[in-house]
Amino acid sequence: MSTVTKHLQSHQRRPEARPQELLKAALDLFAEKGYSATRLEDVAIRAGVTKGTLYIYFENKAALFRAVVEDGIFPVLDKGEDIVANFAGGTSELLSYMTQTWWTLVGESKLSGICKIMVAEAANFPEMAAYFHNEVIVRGERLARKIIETGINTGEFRAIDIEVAVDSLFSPILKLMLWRHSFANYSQSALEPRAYIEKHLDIVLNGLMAGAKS
Amino acid sequence: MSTVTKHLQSHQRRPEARPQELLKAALDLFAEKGYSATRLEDVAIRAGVTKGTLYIYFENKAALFRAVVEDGIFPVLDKGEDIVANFAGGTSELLSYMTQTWWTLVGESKLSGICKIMVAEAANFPEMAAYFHNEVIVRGERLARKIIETGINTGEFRAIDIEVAVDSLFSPILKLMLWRHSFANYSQSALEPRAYIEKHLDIVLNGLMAGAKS
Amino acid sequence: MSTVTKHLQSHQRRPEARPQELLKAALDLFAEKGYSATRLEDVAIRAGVTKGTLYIYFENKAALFRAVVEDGIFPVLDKGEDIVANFAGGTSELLSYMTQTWWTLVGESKLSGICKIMVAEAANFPEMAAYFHNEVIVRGERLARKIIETGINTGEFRAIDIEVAVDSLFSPILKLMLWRHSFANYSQSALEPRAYIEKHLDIVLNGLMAGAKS
Amino acid sequence: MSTVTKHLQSHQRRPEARPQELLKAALDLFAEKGYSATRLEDVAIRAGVTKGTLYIYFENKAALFRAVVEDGIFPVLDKGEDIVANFAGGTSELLSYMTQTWWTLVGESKLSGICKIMVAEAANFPEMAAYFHNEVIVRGERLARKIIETGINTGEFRAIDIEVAVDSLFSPILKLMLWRHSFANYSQSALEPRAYIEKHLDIVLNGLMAGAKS
DNA sequence: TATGAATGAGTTTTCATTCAT
DNA sequence: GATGAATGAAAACTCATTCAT
Repeated sequence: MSTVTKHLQSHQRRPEARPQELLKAALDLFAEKGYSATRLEDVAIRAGVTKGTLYIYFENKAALFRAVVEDGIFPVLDKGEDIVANFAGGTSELLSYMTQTWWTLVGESKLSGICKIMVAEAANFPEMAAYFHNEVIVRGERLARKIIETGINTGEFRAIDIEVAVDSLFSPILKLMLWRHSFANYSQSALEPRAYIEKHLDIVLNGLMAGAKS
Repeated sequence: MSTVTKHLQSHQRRPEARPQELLKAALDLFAEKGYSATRLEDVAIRAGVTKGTLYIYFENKAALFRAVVEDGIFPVLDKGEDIVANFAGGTSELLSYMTQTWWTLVGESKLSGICKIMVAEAANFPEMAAYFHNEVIVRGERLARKIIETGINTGEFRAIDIEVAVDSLFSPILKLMLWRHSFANYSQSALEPRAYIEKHLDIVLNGLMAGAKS
Repeated sequence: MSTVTKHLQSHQRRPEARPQELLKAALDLFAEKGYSATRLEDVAIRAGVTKGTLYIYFENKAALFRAVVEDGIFPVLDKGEDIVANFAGGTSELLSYMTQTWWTLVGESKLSGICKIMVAEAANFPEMAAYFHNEVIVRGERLARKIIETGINTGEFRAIDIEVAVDSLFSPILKLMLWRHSFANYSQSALEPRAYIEKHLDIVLNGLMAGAKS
Repeated sequence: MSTVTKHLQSHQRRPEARPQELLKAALDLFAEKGYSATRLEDVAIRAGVTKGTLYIYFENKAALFRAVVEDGIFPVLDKGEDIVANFAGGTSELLSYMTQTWWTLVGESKLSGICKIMVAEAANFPEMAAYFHNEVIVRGERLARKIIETGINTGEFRAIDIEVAVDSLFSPILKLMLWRHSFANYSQSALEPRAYIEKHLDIVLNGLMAGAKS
């Protein structure tokens, strides 16, 4: 960039958008490199500002990290609750809908990156890990449990262990999410995620069905 | 000091023992804190030596990291190959045996920590990620595929997508491993791992069985 | 906007008032925290403006500092000269009047803070230190010397060393001033300053008196 | 310094002396420039090491500052107590001895610098200020009070206010100490400190004497 | 005039790495 | 082989200063 262009761009005002740009840049880098390996200067550069600007909006690196996680979590939580509350239909359909929606809202979105961050940094940020666990994981599990319980009560499913069933259903999607931010470049699946999920459900739902030999 | 005098000294350690202590200490910390957040001084302290000693055995931090991963991987890989080669029995039994063995050899062992490290640091160590992916993940998947293919060929299983079936079966165990090093303190399961795996297999194997309504 | 329209606006401030508010805020903070530890942002906030505004009135931080010192010094110097010029009465009375007035004008006022600043920052601002020394300290000492000389000439005082006598007389008041801005919270005197000064003079003037055994 | 010499000097071991060298360098700079304006790099350079070395011995800048003050205070406090405990003689002689000793132990020593630091930085380091006040100032005053009380009890002195008398006696020496680190270059006295103190005592002790007209 | 967003040079702090002993 | 004192480059963080509005 020439000195001239640079001069014309400095001291520009774009107040409202700034924090979001910074959070986006930070999320990208935290998800890719992890917390420690992410340099604030790189975050700033990616957001098109300088280091100092970061400190206008966030007290320090940890605060930026916290903001990234919270900013990513809340919208998803809100949407998530909405969906489950307003659903009508059979249990299998609901689970299919749930998993696909999860992929859309979480897997494909910011939250997959945040999920990887949290797995990687849980031990370094215990309070955040606890928060994330309680507000995201537990809440998500609660939703899934409820659906499966309904399925059992209606006789659609056998009397399986609900905790396990939740993981049987959702762990592969979790894996998909983590892989996106780790081994994605080395392992390309023949399937795109939505088809993968559909086929996975076909397997597990069959296993859950009543009449299956226990 | 001559080699002779030195030999006469008491309290001598076998030099080969040292790297193992260092590797163990390094694995613990890498798995807990991640690569960047792990300070070599802490590794040294945990191993009961000083920072300088680390550099006698490992060229630098990255080399230590590599050594930790390789040191953890190879024995497990070797055992894994052994098991599959020498197995006799039905497909379901084999899968049950495989998963339980995986938990014993990998989940409960060092390798669960290494697995978390690799997910967290894949982007920072591309060659290692590629290496880990090809040598561990792909090799493991190959084993699993073979078993499932056999099940399909013998008519024990339906004709499901093998790639997906592998993940349906193994992802919850992956989750268990990652959780041990992240959210373990916040989420205690009602089940201990081996029972969890058994119940999970009960669900998924049922889903894989021939005669299940597709 | 034309000058006319601007004039019609309400809530208008006299621009000359602004620097005084800024100087006051700056003095408070400089006296409390010292030069380096005082952030211009804090000065601005205390004055109810923003950082940018400071630069409308002062070229930079050092200029603000200089302005603070000069703004505090000159009025006091002027008054000081006045008093001495127009005084009539005995030497002891004059000294009593001088010290009490000093306390009122300097000790209780802004200038006590400036005095602490100058002691603290003299080495960092050599020209200002020299300036302060010559314009304030030396000028003050000159006044004091003159009074004491008079006392000696009239036979009221013994022939003591004038330089020392000045310090014997004024140092405790200097201490009082510095303490106000340093250890005041930890050391409360049983006496309020004016009584303290009176008692101090009682001691030292007695020591200066002719007829005292040398 | 040539690359060669530099190379020969690096990684040299001088363990025990190091912290004291650092403290000395730090005291010099803190006393001269104040806390904030002192750059750790300059401290390191003056001590002949690099920045990093400072952090081997002191956790951070504030810890170094604290260490400087404590390191300077304790020896003086110890000696001070000693002297007063073991003194025999008339009150005036004792005061003369005390003040001269104070100058030797404190005024000419590190503690004069520390005294200036504390006056300048009291507001920024409240706990240290409180500590310094209680351990140094109060303890010193207590000694002085005792001597003066004795003088009053023996009839050597008039019944003056003891608190004030302490300051009448010691403030000029305090001034001398502060001036050494602030205006010393601009104000050279005709007297060297010891003579100055002697003459000052001549004035004030006379004022304290019994028989002085109150 | 006044604002406040942004800068960037400067400081503190960290820590992998070196090397004389 | 082992130590630990020291380094120095790199990262976090601060804040005086600028400037478009």
